[in-house]
Amino acid sequence: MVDVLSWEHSKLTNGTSTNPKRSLTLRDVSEASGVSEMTVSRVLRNRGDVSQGTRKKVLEAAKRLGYVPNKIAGALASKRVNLVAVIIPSMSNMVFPTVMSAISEELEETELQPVVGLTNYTPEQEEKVLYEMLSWRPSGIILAGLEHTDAARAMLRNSGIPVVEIMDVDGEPVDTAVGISHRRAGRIMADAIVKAGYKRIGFLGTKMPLDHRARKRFEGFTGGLAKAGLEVADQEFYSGGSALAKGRELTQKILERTPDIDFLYYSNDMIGAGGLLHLREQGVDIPNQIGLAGFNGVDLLEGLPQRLATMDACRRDIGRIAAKIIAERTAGTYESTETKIELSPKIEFGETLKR
Amino acid sequence: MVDVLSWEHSKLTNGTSTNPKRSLTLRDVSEASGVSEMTVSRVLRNRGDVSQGTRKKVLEAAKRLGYVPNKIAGALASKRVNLVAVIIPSMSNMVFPTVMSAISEELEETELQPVVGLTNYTPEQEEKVLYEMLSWRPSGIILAGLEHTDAARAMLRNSGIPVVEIMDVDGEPVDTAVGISHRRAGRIMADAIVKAGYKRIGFLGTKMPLDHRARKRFEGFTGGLAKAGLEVADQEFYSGGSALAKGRELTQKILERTPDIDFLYYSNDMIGAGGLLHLREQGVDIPNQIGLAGFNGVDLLEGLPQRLATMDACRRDIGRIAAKIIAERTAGTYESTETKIELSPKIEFGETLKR
DNA sequence: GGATGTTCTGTTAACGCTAACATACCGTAA
DNA sequence: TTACGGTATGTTAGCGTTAACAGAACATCC
Repeated sequence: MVDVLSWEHSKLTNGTSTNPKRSLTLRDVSEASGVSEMTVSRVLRNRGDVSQGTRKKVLEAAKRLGYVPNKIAGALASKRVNLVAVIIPSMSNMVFPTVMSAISEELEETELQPVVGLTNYTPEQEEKVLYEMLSWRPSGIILAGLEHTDAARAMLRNSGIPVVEIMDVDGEPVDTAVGISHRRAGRIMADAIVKAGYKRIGFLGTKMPLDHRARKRFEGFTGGLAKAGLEVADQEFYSGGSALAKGRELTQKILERTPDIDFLYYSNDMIGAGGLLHLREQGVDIPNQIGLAGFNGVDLLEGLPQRLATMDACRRDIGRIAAKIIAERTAGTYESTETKIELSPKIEFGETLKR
Repeated sequence: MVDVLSWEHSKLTNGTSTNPKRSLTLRDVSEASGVSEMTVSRVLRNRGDVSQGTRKKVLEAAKRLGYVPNKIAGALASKRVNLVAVIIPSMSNMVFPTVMSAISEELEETELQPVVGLTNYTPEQEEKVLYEMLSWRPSGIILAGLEHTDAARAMLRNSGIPVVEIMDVDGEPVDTAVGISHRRAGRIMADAIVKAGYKRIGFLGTKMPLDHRARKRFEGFTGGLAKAGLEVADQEFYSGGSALAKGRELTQKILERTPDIDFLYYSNDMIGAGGLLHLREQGVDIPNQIGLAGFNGVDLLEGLPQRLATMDACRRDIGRIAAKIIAERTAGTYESTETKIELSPKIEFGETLKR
């Protein structure tokens, strides 16, 4: 029984009774099992030769005491840290959690463990988080985007560990980049829209000067239209709130202002889905009267009344490959000298973009 | 210029030229600035008195060299680790990323930093991840749910650090719990449905024997119905895939089998939204012919054609409060002796549940 | 003038573990 | 018998930092 009030000061005993304050060390296990600390360490890490008998004794003692190794000390002594820093802008739309999941899964088969840091899309925060993470001396770094402050780039270069920049390949990576070309993605979508015969094209996106990937997509998009002698007829931006609701709102607004629009390109699937729902309620004939397309390939789209045209950003592949590169370089089994791995986002026409 | 091929072996110089292999230590900065390591340490941590002149010299040298402190060594020496372990089942629906965001934000004002581990809803994986995390000697632990293996509970108790179990309060916390009562949530929803006059009630959920919160909601729900002499008319379960699409599928299936159903309770908003879209397409009059309700209060619902009835799970509040408890207990400013903090999920009738 | 701070800097000894080397013990070969 | 190789254990010396204490230099007060 534990006296609840004194919880802060008195730990529970763990099998045998132990000193309340101090946490267990190798020494405790070594004393309990009658062998040296080194032997205990060897047993617990499965390293070197230890006889069956000793191994059993040690494991038993460790378990009985409830010993948990101290990786801080271990890492300091061995100069090996099985952590991979993952630095991403946010968790608030599914894109980064998806990438994270893929990284987690890929690393699961290794000793490595991901640790996340969030930047909120600001370079300053990114620099700060990076510094923080590097101070834990991780085995590798995965971070979103190719745009960083000079200081951040310097830190990355000096870190001496594998660095993988993900999501984007339009630029110069510090070390290795894995992603898609957002410029190309924008261009491909523009081409498809032009080819389908749409002429009055609107763009709806987020008000994020620092979302470089969205910006590059937009640049590629306008570039693609320009090749066909077209330009964006109108545009609207939003920030914050429920993306689905914002999609409705923006769509209504842009069509009120520019009623002859015949295509809407959304910077993400969520607002695209909002627009889709809104237009269908208005009785608009999609894709004949107005065509629609989003970006990302979120699996939410599968359940929509009409499948929104989109472009898969290869998020899972990106996560998987990035993690794999870190894992292999850490293990010393990495072969390639490629510094840019460009995946090809494939356009999905769905049912909202004429072919 | 860097020779790309020899990248692995030759690090960039950092301002002055440095030894390629070894990473910088306090000693390097101390030598570069002509003071002792201790003084450098003091400057870099803003601790103790250091004269203006020395401070400037040191900061300059540190910056010039590109020194990044080694927290591994720092943590070992000071026995303080500014990490908070957060252990959650998954990142693949928005609920846990949301909680994570809230935790991150709350901790941003402190020295503490969250580190995530994923359990995939299995107790074994949870135990493993917990062990892994504890070996970094974090300042606190936040983990989802009250159900853990015996070993995990023992580790938590023995850890000697603040432990906050989140999301659920139906059970006995190891230390402190912050969440809602899912049993109560299920009951409240049942009451509202009964009160609205629905009689033939179906349940649609996930096939997850280990999602204890979903199970408790279901128990509370059937209990609530029982009080009114009702029971669940039919049920369907799914696993994997796009929740929105699954919601459609399940809804269709259950109605084919049990056509006289007049209410559908979904275990989450996503499948609820799928059901909603499906039924509207079928021309079903919601909420008169069939009523609907989900669970979670995701902000996606705002953009739906009809606002789905739901119950807010207080995810952001839970994250915020949990983080705050850890932060205050770490700082020693925590007062309360409460071991269960129960938040009240509020029912939102939306437009799919008669009042 | 000596005692008593105050402000600044340095020295020493951990922190808990692991790499590297040293040693002990066994069996087997020459 | 000595030598040798393998297996099983122990010993020593860090890893890079910080806590705790110890000075040094200078001003302040009676």
